[in-house]
Amino acid sequence: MNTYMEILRQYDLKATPQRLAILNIVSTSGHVNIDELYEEIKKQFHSISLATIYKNINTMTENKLLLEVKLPNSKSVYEVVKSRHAHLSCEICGDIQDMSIDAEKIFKEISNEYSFKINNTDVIISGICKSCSK
Amino acid sequence: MNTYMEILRQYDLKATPQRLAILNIVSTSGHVNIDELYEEIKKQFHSISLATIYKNINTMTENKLLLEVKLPNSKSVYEVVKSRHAHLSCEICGDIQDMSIDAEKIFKEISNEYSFKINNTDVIISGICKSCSK
DNA sequence: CTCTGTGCAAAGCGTTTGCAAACGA
DNA sequence: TCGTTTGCAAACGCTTTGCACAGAG
Repeated sequence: MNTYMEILRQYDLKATPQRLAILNIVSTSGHVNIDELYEEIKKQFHSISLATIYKNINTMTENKLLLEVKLPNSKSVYEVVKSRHAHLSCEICGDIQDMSIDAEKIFKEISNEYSFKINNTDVIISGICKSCSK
Repeated sequence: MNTYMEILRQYDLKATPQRLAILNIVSTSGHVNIDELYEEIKKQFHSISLATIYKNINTMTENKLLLEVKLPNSKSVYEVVKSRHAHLSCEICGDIQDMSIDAEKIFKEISNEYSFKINNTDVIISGICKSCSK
């Protein structure tokens, strides 16, 4: 398990306190949008600029260290890149849950049937989560 | 098969020429983004305003007559609402292809395993399409 | 020491809003 | 005729850019 410091350096990105904080917040919260991230990081860096957030989110996304998840009917959220998975998005509480995806079989079929070489999948399942349906 | 004129009226929306043109363009092109739609519709309505496009796209989307598809790494496209399907998005030519989705079994499993009531699914599969891989 | 990153302010761009005139039903 | 829609211009909000200074390596 590498530290974010080491990971950043592997990507030739300087390990600034701001970047480390962003990575920590994103990874502990799981999924976070720009505003939430800004509010959270301001607790540590009182004078951080939104521009800094944007610049870093962009460079880290381009380097595939972070992933943008475009949600229907709400703002994009970001997560640290991990193995392929789908998202369960609750329309009531807004919570987003990762879901292991076991669709390799289906994707293989698609590759064959449509002669389509799959590089990536975005799967968002919207509905009502366990606690909200009580 | 209802005409768009009739469909609009069913939703209590006036069947203006602009709206009919939008529906025709969206349905014949399959998937279209705002700019493409604007360029296309200007051929018929030289003085149409972008604001009109936005207002109509929004009201028709809210009425579930149109659907917004948020694509990774590019602008949203719109389509006329039809039965559930997934999208194959080519990273080279940008073409978007509909794909019948046979994942009801999987979705049932999700409902059970995660106690999640599914209302909607967004599935975008990115990669390289048949003609671009030649 | 050098080059990258930060913070600020301004610019940019896509989208929305307000309003008067035009139009559909 | 009445309420909705259009087109225009202005406003808005989110994101990006330019630049001087600070900081990482």
